[in-house]
Amino acid sequence: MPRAKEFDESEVLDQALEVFRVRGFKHTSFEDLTQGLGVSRQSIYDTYGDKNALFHAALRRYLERGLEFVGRKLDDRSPIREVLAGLFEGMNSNNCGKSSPGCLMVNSMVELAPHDAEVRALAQKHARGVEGLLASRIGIAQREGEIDKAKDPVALARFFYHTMLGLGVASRALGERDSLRDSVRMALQVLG
Amino acid sequence: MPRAKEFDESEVLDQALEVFRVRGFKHTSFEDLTQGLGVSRQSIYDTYGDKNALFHAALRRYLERGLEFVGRKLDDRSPIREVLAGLFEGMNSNNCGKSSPGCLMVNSMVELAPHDAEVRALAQKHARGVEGLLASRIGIAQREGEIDKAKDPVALARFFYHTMLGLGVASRALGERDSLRDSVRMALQVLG
DNA sequence: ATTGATATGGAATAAACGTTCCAATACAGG
DNA sequence: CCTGTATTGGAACGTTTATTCCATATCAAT
Repeated sequence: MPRAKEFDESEVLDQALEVFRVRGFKHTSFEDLTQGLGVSRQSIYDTYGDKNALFHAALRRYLERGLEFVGRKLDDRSPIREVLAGLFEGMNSNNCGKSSPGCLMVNSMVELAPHDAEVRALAQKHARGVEGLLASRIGIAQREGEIDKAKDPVALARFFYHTMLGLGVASRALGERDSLRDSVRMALQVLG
Repeated sequence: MPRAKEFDESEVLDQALEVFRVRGFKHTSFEDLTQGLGVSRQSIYDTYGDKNALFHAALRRYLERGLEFVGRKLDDRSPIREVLAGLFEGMNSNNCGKSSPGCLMVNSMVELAPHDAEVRALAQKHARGVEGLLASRIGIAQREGEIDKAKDPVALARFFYHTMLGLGVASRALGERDSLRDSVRMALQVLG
């Protein structure tokens, strides 16, 4: 029988995700990884493949987690404005941690999408996924009379998604928590 | 007397700006520059300094141009909704050129702001500048009765700025012109 | 204890990178 | 024609990078 793995493969992937989120892909060297993960070079190669594969795995995980998070938040049947405010607030909290790393998906869309087809595909998936969840939750709110039925739920969802992208950029580069909150309040006014 | 410069220093800086916008800073090699600018390595060093200096010069220029562009668009005293729609439309056109490079400021905010103090400073300047122009134009529209005076022009301006950031990301990674237009239409509804 | 997988650290490799140095050429004025 | 600057191409340098190779040590089960 083989020796048991000494590090938690999933846990270390999370750490890698965090390193990439803070430093970006190109700006992260393998030494940054070995140091940040507390795992040797060779073990990283054996377990995840090369730097690209590790990054893609991290981004895929981030994507899944993100969609779960959005889905969970939107399952709440409180008033739609409160639900969306909670969703945005949760995202801002996540993006504005110590060193405000922003959103890995947003960062990757900007840094890598033009050069990396897989990242581009994941970005599409992210956009379609989040927009879809938002649109269907908005549809529910419309049926329950919370939002004017004349509004286009798909267009609303896209607008909110684009707003999220902007908040991701702002949290990484400007990092003013309060103004993000203000913007969320404003964005929610499009619900009428 | 010296030999006259054979390339237009300002024109070449614009070309460098474009290369950086499409490829990003780290992803742009010096060979990319010499090829993209049609100027030799040595001439680039003699004229602009090293890669960092060239990039910073390009970003500063982009910042100035951007503020001029916004100022010019906002000088128009047509109805505020038309003016803002025109501003956003102009930005989207610029961001969605062939190969949809997005916005150099947004790209730099994401890629470099955490690691480069000068980029961070320019980002702050950009945010303050655009937000300021928007807020003052919104104030005018309020005084002319186009917008409810109870609304906070500064918060509105920040919201529109954050929306612009989001459109920059979307244009670079998703590049669907139509949905960007939809989002702009939605965003303008916060004016009431 | 042997086996077989796990993990590590260090050396080695090969490529890419930013940068500098150098020799050669082009050219506008005195 | 000179002189001084502009410009170029290529070589060279030193660094960093991702990746692979290897020898070694660890450990769980048979």
